[in-house]
Amino acid sequence: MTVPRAGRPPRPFPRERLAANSLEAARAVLGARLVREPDPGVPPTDPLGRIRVGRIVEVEAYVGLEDQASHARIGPTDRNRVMFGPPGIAYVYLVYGMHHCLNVVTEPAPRPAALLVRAVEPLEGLDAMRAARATVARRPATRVIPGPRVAAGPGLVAAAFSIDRRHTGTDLCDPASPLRLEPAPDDEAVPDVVATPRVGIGYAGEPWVSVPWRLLVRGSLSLSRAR
DNA sequence: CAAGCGATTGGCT
DNA sequence: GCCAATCGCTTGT
Repeated sequence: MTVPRAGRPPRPFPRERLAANSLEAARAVLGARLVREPDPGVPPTDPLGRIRVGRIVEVEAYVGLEDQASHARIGPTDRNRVMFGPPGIAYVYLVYGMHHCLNVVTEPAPRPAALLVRAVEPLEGLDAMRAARATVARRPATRVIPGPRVAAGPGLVAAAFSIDRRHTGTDLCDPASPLRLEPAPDDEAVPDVVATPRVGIGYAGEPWVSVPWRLLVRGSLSLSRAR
């Protein structure tokens, strides 16, 4: 039996906010919490036995069959199929043979759309995030990772939260899921959002390379590195 | 079955 | 700023 965190029992993230237009969904997800429960059997003495919680500060929207930057542009395949399904489901893929990327499916099925979670600000379980990054690092860490930078990029989010393709299909709106979203506390200020073009999609051509579908929280210290 | 390539990262020049 | 690392997915033979 899992003991709820003191003062903060799980609250479900409302699926209807994700069923909306993906750019509205992106604004709803910015500021929300990404929560990762420990894997079963990991002792509480292990850093990875602690819950990990972060605040989402950067996302990108990939919207519709017509979006030439989206994995869905070629139609449904074994890899991208969940993008065509209901909102609130995780889509995790491997890029460059080594980095996993977490997406939140948006818009009603069968319209394919998702938000790539590009950066998260650590709130709880920073030691677990550092330990998780160390387990997937190619080389031994040469420096201590500054707290705010532990999940400051899409591949780093997946590494810090121990996310891989097996999480594809996880319902992120279910408070019982080991990987899930939770709303920001009601008394937290709505973030100041900045919109820019998406990163790393030069192959897509216009207008897709230029549409301002990368949304970020202004001033966060945990944003992905400029490219 | 073979080959080209990517919604990235970090170390080195 | 440049570039290697590394492998699953997609497409073409």
